[in-house]
Amino acid sequence: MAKALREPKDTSAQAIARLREAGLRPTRQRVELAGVLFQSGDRHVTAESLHDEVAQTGVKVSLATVYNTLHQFTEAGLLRQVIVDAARSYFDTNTGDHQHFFVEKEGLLIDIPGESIAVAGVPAPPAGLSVDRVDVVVRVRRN
Amino acid sequence: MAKALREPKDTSAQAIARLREAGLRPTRQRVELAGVLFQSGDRHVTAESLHDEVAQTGVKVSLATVYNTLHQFTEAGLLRQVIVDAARSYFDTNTGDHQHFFVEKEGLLIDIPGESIAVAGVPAPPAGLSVDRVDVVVRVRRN
DNA sequence: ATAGTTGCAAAAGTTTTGCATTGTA
DNA sequence: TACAATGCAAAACTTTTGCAACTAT
Repeated sequence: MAKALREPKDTSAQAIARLREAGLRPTRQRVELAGVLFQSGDRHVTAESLHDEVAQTGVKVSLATVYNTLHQFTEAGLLRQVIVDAARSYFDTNTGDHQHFFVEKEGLLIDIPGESIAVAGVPAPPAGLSVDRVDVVVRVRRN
Repeated sequence: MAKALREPKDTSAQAIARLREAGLRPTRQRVELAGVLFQSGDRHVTAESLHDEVAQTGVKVSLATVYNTLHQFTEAGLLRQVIVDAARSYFDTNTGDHQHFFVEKEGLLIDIPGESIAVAGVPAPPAGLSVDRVDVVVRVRRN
């Protein structure tokens, strides 16, 4: 009775479908990581937090694989990488148009719905460059 | 004749004044770093690029001291830290209200004047938090 | 069978730290 | 002289890499 006898089939099935759509082989590790990442609502993880979280479910995935997978998911459009801290990257399961509050001291990232924020007046980039995306980070702190 | 016999006095004097105003002791290393940082127009450096640059002037400053100094300058309001790359921090000599283009592949940061960009609709932060500053990064790439 | 994945450990790179030494005021 | 600042080397971390072993198709 050490392991969960019945993992919710739906979750795995959804994860597998999601991976297939993204053109990624549904390996055990990817299915597990996708399950953890996408079964609950929008969330932000770091490589290490995700690694720890998966470890607690009893599944073993190496940290290197977590990094690889996070980058693969990002390239496939399943995740969005958010860089707000000099020391580590965050990966956001919400790939839609939105921005973030960042509580520096706590390393905490909070979503700001995309509709609420508007950035106006972005000048044309220098010749030869085109805009990829616009990131807004509202740095906040505890009162 | 290995060393410059007459460093521009003005630069040092200005740097010393700037440091005194910021409440920082004008040590040889700080004066040198401030001289390099502030004598030309606005610029962006990383700890390593600044360390290399200073080394080329013949002055020896340890990398650890460069890191310390960059953070001291930032706390004193002389620099602004810009985090756009997962691997390294940039320090901007322009502390005024402005934003950046970032060419990811080249690690290149380009200023966007503050007046041109406007961010509207930033919601009130969650209870207990107050806005420190708003960073906008326009990620661009070569065509 | 084969091409894609994973794990492990080691490497690489940036940033921080501890402590003896030095320098500023 | 006292206290702040520096240098050095080592430590701490995150992230990447190389290669043998494994696995999905």
